[in-house]
Amino acid sequence: MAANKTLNGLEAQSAQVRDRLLDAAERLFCEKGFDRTSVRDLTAAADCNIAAVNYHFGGKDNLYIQMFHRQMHRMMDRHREVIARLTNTPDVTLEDLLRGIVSQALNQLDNNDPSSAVMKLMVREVLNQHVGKDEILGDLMNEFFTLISKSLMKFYPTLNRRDARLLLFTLDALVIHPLLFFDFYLELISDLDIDGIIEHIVKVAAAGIRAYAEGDD
Amino acid sequence: MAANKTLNGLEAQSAQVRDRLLDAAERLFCEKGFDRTSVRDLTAAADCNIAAVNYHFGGKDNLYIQMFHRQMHRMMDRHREVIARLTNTPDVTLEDLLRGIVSQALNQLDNNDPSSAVMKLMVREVLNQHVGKDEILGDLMNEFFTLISKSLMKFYPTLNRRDARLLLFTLDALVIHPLLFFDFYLELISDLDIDGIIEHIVKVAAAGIRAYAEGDD
DNA sequence: AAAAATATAAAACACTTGTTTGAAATTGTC
DNA sequence: GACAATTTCAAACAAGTGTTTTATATTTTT
Repeated sequence: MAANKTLNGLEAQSAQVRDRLLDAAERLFCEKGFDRTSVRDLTAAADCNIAAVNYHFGGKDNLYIQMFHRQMHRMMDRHREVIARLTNTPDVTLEDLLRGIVSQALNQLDNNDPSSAVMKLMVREVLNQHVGKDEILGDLMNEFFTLISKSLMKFYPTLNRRDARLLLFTLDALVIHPLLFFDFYLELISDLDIDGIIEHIVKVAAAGIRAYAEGDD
Repeated sequence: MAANKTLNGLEAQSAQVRDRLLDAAERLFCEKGFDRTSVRDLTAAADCNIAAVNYHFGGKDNLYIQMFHRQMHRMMDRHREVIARLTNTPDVTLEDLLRGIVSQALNQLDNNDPSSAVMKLMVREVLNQHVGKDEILGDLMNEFFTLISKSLMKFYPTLNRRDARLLLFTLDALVIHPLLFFDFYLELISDLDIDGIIEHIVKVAAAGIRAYAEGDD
């Protein structure tokens, strides 16, 4: 912790163990889930003593939560940047905006990429409810939603709040679904690549949004 | 298990215990997940001995799978009926077809309804991969997909296979999302009812489908 | 009614779990 | 270099797990 202070040897050593445990946590929890990953598995993978999880994190649960927090902040930083860039670009189309958001969420949709695996696990965990969703998502989810909501309102100011929120959920659905079920996609559409999915989502989402925006006024 | 033969007293008694265990499984597994539900919890809820799970089902895993199979067949029967009815109705619109499918999947979207809870658990389980997805879904999933695919092709015969399948995944995404995250919907849109979601999905899905069908020819 | 088959019961089994303990080792400070 | 603080370590702990066992009860068949 000791935010931004120069670490001495002991603190650096501790930080290394913590990072190794967080990395092991990402790998093992994603692979086998929380309950089927033992503290012994984790400490063996991180090459440290069994007691290290409790010493450094205060328990298995907390290591789990910390792992999500680290990932959540990584993801939000990327998304904030993308949206800020796009909303400040002149003459950007609805498709451009959607493509930016969607591709940012899906371009690491590679099973080898831990980032996408952790995102998938995060969804699983919200569903499993072993950990309270607020404990995982915090306020970042709301921030994310209002961020996109505002940039959407710029295009169609006549859109009412209710419809805008429904469309946000729809966009979320379109993005999360391939994130979760990419294997099924590949099974049915063997020559499918990620860009193909992204363009499809952009197309459908844009059509859906316009169905509201142009049907109302 | 003695298919359609008249059961004697012993067999009927066994069937009762099995049903009680399956009911308890639906309730407890949905509530706490597989790993956090013990055989002792199950047998206590079903009011039978601990050994009953192993005696009647051969283990906890198999009880879990049997529970899914029961639910899967219930669901497929309903869906087959709805689709058959709609495809045989003359002058049915695309919206009518979509509404039928979507509302059939979502109309029991009530947390008290065990049917919707089991469906939700089924998705969770496919993600968690404790049990192989084929073990849960079997061939019913493919049957379901081709069923809808064909009825969709009737409307837009120019639609190529690839696009049709992408649109099927999209429809799946739009339906599953509220099934999984209904609580989030209510949190953001407090006056939301199920029919409102259904109509929204129909609107977006229809727009997405037409974006393909009418853009191609 | 006797024998065979089936179902229930309580206890024991073998094993894994997360966490704690107390000592040993390492590192920082004076 | 001595004392204090921090980290690592192996062992032990207490609780919970799914399953098996063995005996008892119940029902069906002969």
